[in-house]
Amino acid sequence: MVHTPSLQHRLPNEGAHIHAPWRSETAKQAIAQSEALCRAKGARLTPIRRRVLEVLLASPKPLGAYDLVDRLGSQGRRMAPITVYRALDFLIEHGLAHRLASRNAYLASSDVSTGRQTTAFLICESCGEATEITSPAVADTVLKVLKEQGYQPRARALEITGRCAGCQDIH
Amino acid sequence: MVHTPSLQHRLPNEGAHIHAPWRSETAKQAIAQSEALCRAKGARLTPIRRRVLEVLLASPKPLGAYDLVDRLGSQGRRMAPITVYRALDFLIEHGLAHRLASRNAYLASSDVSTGRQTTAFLICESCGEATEITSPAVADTVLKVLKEQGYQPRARALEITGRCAGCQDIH
DNA sequence: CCCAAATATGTAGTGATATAACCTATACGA
DNA sequence: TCGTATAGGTTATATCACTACATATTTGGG
Ligand SMILES: [Zn+2]
Ligand SMILES: [Zn+2]
Ligand SMILES: [Zn+2]
Ligand SMILES: [Zn+2]
Repeated sequence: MVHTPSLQHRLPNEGAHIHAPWRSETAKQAIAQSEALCRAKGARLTPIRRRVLEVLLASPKPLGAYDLVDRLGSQGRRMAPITVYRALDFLIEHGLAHRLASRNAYLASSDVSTGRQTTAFLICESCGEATEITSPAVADTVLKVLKEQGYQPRARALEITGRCAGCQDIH
Repeated sequence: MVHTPSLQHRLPNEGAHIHAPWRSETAKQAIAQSEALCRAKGARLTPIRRRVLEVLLASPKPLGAYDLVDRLGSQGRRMAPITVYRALDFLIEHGLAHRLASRNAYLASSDVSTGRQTTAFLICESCGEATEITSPAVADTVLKVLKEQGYQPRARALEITGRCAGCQDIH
């Protein structure tokens, strides 16, 4: 059992190395879209919720709830975990963010407009980067399998693990 | 936020209702297979590990680590969580059990012989029952998507959520 | 505008899940 | 049998998520 990967969550940014650059314009656009969507639905994107979303959007990797707590404190004031969880609850409910169960981590939706359809996440088990994709092939296959087994499908996120291009050979 | 499903783990057997019966012969067979497989690999299926596997096999639903702790105590003696986690670690590493990240729960492999290939679990979000399937269609699709995105595939378990046949309409 | 209801946040404590660190016991091979 | 590797015991702790209740803010009706 020399190299058994641990069962539990690994913080996404311990010894982090990033392969993809990050653009802030994308984040601004996403915020604007999110605001529009919330207005349309009568949902309240309050300052706290908005800030949580901004921090998620500003991160190239999924963040743990307590990572968010750390990043959201202002002038020595630490935000209570429950506050972050409540904001995440809201964001997830409205399709603005997702939870990665396999990592106990959260990330912003890459495309708000798709709403709560079946999406998939490719998660690099080396660097923790997550790519959200909406693949009809995956959705169809999953739907077929569910139907075959008599399961009624519920729109959910699929987590697929692999090793991203940047992490190949190198590690 | 009236009916937001909680983010955290729900014990798999709280208010449990079971739709499928359970047969103990299958469990005995699985134990025999597991023993054979461990002998062949030089892995040691010790009494503790074997008991954990037996308890998993005896459960129609995935069990939390602390459920296992509760079920494994004998004559007032409570097994330490770490002991259970170590046993689970072993079982998972050798393909005898799986972890369902979306539920923080563990279950025995339905077919030991398939080893650590890409399998999928259909998880009922109502009753918690999990069905392990090995669908070439799913495996192929996942592989293709990974390749498209430059990901190197790593054999892992896919967790697909839905509502099982028994739970339809009823709830 | 004022008030009542609904919604959102603050605060404190706790529950639930998983592991670290260190030590002892047992199994295995030479 | 002896040395090493592996497994398990014990204690404490890290990590993740939520309950319960009080307070503040928003919102819509009168
Ligand atoms: Zn990577
Ligand atoms: Zn890398
Ligand atoms: Zn069900
Ligand atoms: Zn049911």
